[in-house]
Amino acid sequence: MTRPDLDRRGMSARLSDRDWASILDTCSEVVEIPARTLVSRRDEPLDRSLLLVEGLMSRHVPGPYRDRREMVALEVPGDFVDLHSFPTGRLDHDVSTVDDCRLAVFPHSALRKLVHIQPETGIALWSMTVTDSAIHRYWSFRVGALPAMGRMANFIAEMELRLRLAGLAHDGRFSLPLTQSDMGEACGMSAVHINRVLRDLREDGCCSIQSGWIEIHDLERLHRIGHFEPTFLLGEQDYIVGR
Amino acid sequence: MTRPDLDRRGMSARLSDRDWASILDTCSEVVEIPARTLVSRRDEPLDRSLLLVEGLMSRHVPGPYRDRREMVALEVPGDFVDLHSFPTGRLDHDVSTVDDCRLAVFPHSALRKLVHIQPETGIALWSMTVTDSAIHRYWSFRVGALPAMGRMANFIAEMELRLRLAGLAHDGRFSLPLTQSDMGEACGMSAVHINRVLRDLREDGCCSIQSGWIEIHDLERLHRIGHFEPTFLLGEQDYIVGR
DNA sequence: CGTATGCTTGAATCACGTCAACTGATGTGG
DNA sequence: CCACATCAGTTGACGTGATTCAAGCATACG
Repeated sequence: MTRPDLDRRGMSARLSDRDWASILDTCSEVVEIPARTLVSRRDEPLDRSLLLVEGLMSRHVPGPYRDRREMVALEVPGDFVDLHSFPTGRLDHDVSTVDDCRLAVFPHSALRKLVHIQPETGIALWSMTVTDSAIHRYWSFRVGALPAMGRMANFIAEMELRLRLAGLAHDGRFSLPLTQSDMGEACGMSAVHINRVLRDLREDGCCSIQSGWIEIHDLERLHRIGHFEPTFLLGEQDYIVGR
Repeated sequence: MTRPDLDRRGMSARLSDRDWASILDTCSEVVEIPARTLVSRRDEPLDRSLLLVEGLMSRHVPGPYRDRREMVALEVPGDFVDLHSFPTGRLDHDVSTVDDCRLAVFPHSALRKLVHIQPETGIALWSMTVTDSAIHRYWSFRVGALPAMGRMANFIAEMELRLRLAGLAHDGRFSLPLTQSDMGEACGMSAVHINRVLRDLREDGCCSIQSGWIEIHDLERLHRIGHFEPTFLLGEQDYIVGR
């Protein structure tokens, strides 16, 4: 396959020109996957990793009861979805699409070759999985230390930041095709309570959601309620203020 | 410094002889740090990573209120404490000792040299940060999807497993010098409630804690209450059943 | 000794979850 | 084309699990 012509956005935008070009050379194909499809199952051996080009994906662990699962990550365009399966060849959780997705496929064998030839590019890839880890820590913090309203605000603030960095949020408006149950799984609370908190945030003049679109009216207040500090994701130098 | 003579236990036991030897060659010193000491502050540039040889360490993000912080990880001997700061040169959270610790220091410059010479060793190091990430996901799951008793049981089960793999738990007995407030920060609940749940677990004949020592009386039941599945940490093949 | 720190327990409160009913939108098959 | 099912959202009533406040103890320490 000739090198695909993919935008370098969001997380991948941190890669240097050289790293990005070399990585793209290892891409075997670009695939499209419909919404709500299970893409990888945990404990299955994996021999490729995916870069999300378009759409939204979730990572989750099956919960204690048949219906209850916990979302542990949400991926936006520019993210490597399961690059962490490269060093170990397996995954400890499931991966699904949320809406229709376009994905670039990178065989582990090709990545391994690349890492041997250009160890510096390997470190760049490594650092993407490290950022993924920082996001996990922030999810722990959110669910463990914040009350319902703060959790919701913090979650929305994170999505706004990441989608903005991926060029997909403008003036505090962005698409987020999650159901309230999805958000419940992500924030560790019931769908019903999500609904109420969303109403409170709307009545507070903070932000509003309708049919998968979020509009933020007061970003500063949203950050305050959610104790959101954008630097968890970025070096200070990258911190982009405001909208 | 000549290569220090350190045990390869727990997480580091997964490294091959060759990787382990090469990594040890990059060790600049071994230091001792007293209990309850802040070792690294978040957002500070870091030029070295640490391997925990002896003792217990915690990683936490300062919480919304002066007193409330959230613990995002707990490190046991054999763990690399902040290897994830190598690719990026910074940390998004604080690192502290819990009790007296012995730590091996690895300058990033030396690690970088090693990764260039032996990319395969780099991938081995990478995979240790990936396992760290898997633990984060499990913490998210615990706090987000389990009720108080399940959280506590799950947490204790994880500690038992990791300490056992590090050779520090025998017959379900091990030292865990955490206060109930510490456990509260780790499990996202109040210290008072930790106390009550601990009593319930004891009365259930599950496990008991006194003065920093945990004794598990019924591991299977503990796993059931905590919905604990040891495979989150390990490949199937490594799964060590029972005590 | 006295003071600090961690553990323990009770009582009051409240933030959430659960259950249930109703709505509107979308889709499907007879 | 309509009857019916399904699924997301919304809201109310109710119960409960967890927090908070408070007090009492034990132990370690200067």
